[in-house]
Amino acid sequence: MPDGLPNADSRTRILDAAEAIVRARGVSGLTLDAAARGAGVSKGGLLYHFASKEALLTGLLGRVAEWIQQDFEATVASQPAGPGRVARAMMAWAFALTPERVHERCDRAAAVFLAAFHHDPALLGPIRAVVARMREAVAADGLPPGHGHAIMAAGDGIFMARLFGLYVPTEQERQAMHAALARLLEPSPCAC
Amino acid sequence: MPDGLPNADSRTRILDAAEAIVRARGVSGLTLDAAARGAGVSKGGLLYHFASKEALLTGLLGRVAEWIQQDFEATVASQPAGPGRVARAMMAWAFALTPERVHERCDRAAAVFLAAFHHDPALLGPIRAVVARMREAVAADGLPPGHGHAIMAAGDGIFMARLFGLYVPTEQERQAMHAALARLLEPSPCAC
DNA sequence: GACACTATACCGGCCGGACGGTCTGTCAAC
DNA sequence: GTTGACAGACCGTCCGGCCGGTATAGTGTC
Repeated sequence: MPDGLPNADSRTRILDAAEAIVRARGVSGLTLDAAARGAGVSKGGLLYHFASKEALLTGLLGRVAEWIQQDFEATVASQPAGPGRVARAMMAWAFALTPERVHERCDRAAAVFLAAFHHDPALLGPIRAVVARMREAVAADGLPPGHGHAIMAAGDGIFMARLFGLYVPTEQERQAMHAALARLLEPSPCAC
Repeated sequence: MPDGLPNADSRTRILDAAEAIVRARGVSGLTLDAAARGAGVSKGGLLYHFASKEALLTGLLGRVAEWIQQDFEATVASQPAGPGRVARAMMAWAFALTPERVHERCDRAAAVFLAAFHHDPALLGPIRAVVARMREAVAADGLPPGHGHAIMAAGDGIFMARLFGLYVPTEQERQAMHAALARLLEPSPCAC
């Protein structure tokens, strides 16, 4: 998303610019002026498309929520059918082969997330809806109750660690975590 | 922590007031004036103790980090010794019997966390140090590699869900997640 | 014990800058 | 000539931080 092509429609360019700012300079760096400049538009122009900062953030978050939803559904579809499909998709999501892709997704969502939350926690509504759907999907997954949610929580934890830069697991650690969580996909241990 | 007794020392009272504000009105509600008023001190008085807003946030976060560290160590100490002790402590931390206690801890940490991060992500240093220590402890826990980290990540995920109000698991769901994660504490499934 | 001096802890007015949002103006296209 | 899509000057507010003051307690010292 190298700030939208000059001839892309302004609305998209503004959203792109705002997103880039939030990712680069953090929540507090997002001002209307900065977003307008980044989009090659005047402040008046920005306010023509987004009547307030809140509207801008709503737009930003809506886009991200939709994109997360689609990305998630695609990941689920890419998994072989059967019990644990959704849970496996979540693990694939969190432990995809290339960390870059994971990070790209993470960082994009994270920045917008924080910006919206800071302005007004209620703005996270669309995200909450997506999460609720994911939770429903993973609960009706054919796995013993709790297993899917535990896997999802672990994925969320990894996301949060990156969100706040708390730690960066090594590739070995990632694989080990992946293997550990994979145990939750297997049938219950037999009682030998 | 009902805003510090009037005769507590000012520094503590200011920190208490700031923390209360952040929890009640969110990150953006924390201004020097508000914190000063809440502590029954003038703005000048606040700035005497904390030379800048950043200093105030540093103080806030340092206190929380120390408290988390101690709380965590106490939880570990309360677990019977043996392999998986730290991991069990983390589960106890996330699934303690009374949700209220968990929430109290969560919310206090969360609010300060977000406030500091918003001002400057670098301020999370002390928290990162605590997390790093926790990760080391859980890695050297006698569990297969990855298992402890997976449990920790799940705990983090639950924390984040509450932090952003993404979802509130029912008590049943909590117990089911707990049971699922407990499987990671058992020895590997035998190959019958 | 009286006086000068200093340090500590705090007060509160003020300033400067930033930022969200308004408003009027412009200009091409239809 | 009317509308859509901007431009950009401008305003009011808010907030962080500075600064000049002040009351109290302590310290030396004659």
